[in-house]
Amino acid sequence: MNTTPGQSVATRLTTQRHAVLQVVQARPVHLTAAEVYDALRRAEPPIAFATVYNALHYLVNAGLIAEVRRLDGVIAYDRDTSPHDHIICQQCGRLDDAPALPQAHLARQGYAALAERTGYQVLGHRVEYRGLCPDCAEMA
Amino acid sequence: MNTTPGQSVATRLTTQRHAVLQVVQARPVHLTAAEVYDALRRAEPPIAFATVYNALHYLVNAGLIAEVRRLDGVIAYDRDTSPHDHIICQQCGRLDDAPALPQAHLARQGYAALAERTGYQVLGHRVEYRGLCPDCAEMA
DNA sequence: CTCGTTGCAAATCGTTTGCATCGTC
DNA sequence: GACGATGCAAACGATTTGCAACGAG
Repeated sequence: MNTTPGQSVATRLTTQRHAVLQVVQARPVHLTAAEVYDALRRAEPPIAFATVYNALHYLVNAGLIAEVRRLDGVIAYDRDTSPHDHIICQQCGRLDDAPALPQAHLARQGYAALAERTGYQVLGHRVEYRGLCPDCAEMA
Repeated sequence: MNTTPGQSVATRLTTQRHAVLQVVQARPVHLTAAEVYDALRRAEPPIAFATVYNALHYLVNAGLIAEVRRLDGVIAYDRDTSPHDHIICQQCGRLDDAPALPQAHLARQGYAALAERTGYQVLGHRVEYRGLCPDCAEMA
């Protein structure tokens, strides 16, 4: 993450941003900005709320983490930046990564047809599975 | 939408709810709660903000309209309640229905495998295409 | 010295909630 | 009369923004 010469804007992977990155990467779960802040407020030095948001935006932009929106609308952050699907519990909102299925890959074959019918330039797609997580399925 | 006998809670398709439903159904675009409110505030009688939310929740619950979350996190309402995909412009946030593609249907074939690997009870899935709408693609 | 980053607080905006009033059964 | 629906305003919560102080190149 060095400064790119000849580029007008220089952004850096600062101490705080690195700390945020580490928190997101350290856990298999998808953390929200508030959770990242909670994890770092007691750190030394403590991090500011706005800096967490700043850092998260920076990291997303740098391609080091990815955003996922939970069912309740809150943004969570994913350490896995490779294209993959998610599965969400309709009951409790739990969000997990979904292992890549060969079938989902086929949606890509429809890009051309979709572009022709909608006029959009199709660049990607996401698959989001809905269901009941193990805990909620057991209660039902 | 008659009152179901023997049911503890009775909910009704009132005048206001019907008005909200008509607004959502009248337009091909996906309206937000604020846009529905704007369309009905000048109506006779004018509708209250909270009533719009109340009505939208009721209609979603009744299966008469569907929710879609835009990229900016705002909830929009879709008159098409049949399972279908969406395509979103990464530039301007425009959200359109995506005509059903035969390929996307195949994701359903992965439910069993996904359930086995995640422990989830898989009930459904959504495909969301990303790209550039005609207007934004032209500018790029 | 320059410019991006940090930290703090206040503002923003979509959505939810409390409560009194109203209408329908 | 009971209970859900409405209307109004205040509350809420996640995210954004303004601005002064700071720090690296």
